[in-house]
Amino acid sequence: MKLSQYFVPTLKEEPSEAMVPSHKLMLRAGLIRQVSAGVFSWLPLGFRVLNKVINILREEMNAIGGQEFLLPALNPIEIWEQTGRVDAMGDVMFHIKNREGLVLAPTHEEIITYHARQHIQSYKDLPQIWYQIQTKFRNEPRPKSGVLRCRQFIMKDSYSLDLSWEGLDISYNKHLEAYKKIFTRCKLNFFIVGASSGAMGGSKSQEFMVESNAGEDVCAIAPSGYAANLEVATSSLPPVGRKEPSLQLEKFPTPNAKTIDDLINQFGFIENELAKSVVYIINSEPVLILMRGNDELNETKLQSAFGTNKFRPATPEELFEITGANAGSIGPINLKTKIKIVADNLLKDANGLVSGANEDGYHYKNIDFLRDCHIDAYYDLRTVREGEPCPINGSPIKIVKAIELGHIFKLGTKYSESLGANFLDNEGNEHPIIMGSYGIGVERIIACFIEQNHDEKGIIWDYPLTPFDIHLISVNIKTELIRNESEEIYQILIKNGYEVLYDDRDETPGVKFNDADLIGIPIQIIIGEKNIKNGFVEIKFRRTQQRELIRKEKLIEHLKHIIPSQPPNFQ
RNA sequence: CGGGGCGUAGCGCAGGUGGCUAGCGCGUCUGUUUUGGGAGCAGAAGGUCGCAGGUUCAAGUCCUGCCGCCCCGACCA
Repeated sequence: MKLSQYFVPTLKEEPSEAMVPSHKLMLRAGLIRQVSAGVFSWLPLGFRVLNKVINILREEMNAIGGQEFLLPALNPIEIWEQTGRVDAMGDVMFHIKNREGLVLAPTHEEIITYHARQHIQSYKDLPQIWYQIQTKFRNEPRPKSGVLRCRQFIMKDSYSLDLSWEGLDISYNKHLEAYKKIFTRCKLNFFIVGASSGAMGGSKSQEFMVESNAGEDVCAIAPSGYAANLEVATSSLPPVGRKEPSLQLEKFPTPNAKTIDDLINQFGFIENELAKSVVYIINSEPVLILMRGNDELNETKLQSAFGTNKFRPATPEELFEITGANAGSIGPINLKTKIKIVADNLLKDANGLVSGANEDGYHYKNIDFLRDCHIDAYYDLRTVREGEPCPINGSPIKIVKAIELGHIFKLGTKYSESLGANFLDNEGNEHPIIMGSYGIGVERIIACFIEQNHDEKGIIWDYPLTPFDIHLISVNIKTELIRNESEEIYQILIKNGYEVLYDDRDETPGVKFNDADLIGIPIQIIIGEKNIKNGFVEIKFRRTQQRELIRKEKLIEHLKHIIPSQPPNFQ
């Protein structure tokens, strides 16, 4: 491809709206342009990269027996009502305004299950792995960070249909391995974490993560190999436990203590002796939740403990009405109204605790959960913190920000049951199909790669994602010798099967070198007058900025050693 | 949805206490000289100042409403 005729609008200056490196560079290198918040066009150079990623996805999905579909983005709303996901998705789903009964699909479990219901009737039809690479629509409240969070984006989504839970395990593991191969082939540094299934339903789920400050997810990782999304992460911190003897319950004035830190500073308590109380309205019922000291309540854990996402913190007015005190003086004893009380596992059967007296300006000390109040249930509700011992071998946990690249779920029968997708077993009994669902954010692969591979000059591509194999640069196209030699080398490279971006523009060397470094193709071949007169061309490696001179006639042979050949396509 | 910032040429920005013909840098076009790290000179084109309404002799500038974009938070398979 000759750059003089190729639409690659590079930017010398940083676009003001972009904050994260990948977003800035994708705009500057002419890969994408924004059309609206969370909506992007892919320009020719970027689309080449996108297609390289898509090829890898296709090859690896085909390799595990996946069959490629293309499902519609426009969906009848009825099918979403049948699975109860119109409510579950809420505002995230786009609804068509001028045609009744249509929505834009944010994911495709419903459509897949619809087709399975139509045509999967016997155990002989199973298992199946169905996938597609297609555009999803989600009405994100706040798109951000370029293509990392968009209202319209491309997803590789696949769905497994099995006749048994063992079959689901096999399909799930096939995807696990395929995803590892995909991200490894894309040369990403990634890790896998245990994750929450959230509104998807289902049992097990894992996420593929790339550590990045641009990420919106937070993960706990440890040297032992422990890795979990903070939403579900646990540690092996010892519980508070009991002290003997259990001292007498005592109310004491705390007029200037509103927070846990106030109590520590003014009265010399240690953090672990304190029991913090928060009140949530869960399924319209108030619940008092006790946490150790300054531990943070994890709402995802709360969701799984209570099996609902219909909860919210109580308002200050509700708080006073329910407990008889304002925030800062609330506790499990002497509550004005009788409500359910739950506590974090670390406080199980503990004593010697300090908590609010449900009377402004007073606390109790020496609280014994077995003696002084009734705890209805204990759950793991706390958010793990940096440095805590990991559950595998106690090695210290590190908290990192990460970008979610992919997510794999064991769905089970939620969708097959609600849509009636059943099959007959070999004894003629009907069962719901057992499903899994597996997604990869296609654009995120590209953004993550750039997050991990750039410097102050621009992107540093690597094979196989690079938009071209070689960036050929003629230093002065107006010189006849250079023009002729460059054209000849361009043709030779193409004949040898290389994808070449040839900068044949009449620009100064500085412009060409800077654009080449910004675009970031791994190998630049530079044709300059002095070198070519002596029969040499110059090879420059983008990543290291190393240069070497090669005799022109040995160029192709040399390139065979430094450019990896592409693996044969799977069929 | 709450808080903050911004909207002026293709891009990055100034002007903002109302007052000459709305500017600067980059880019673009023409000519010319240049050619190994974002060239020099000379000339030129390019604007409903986000939209609508209002105040005024006069609005890019003041007022009201709306729209859009970015950031923080909330939210989020």
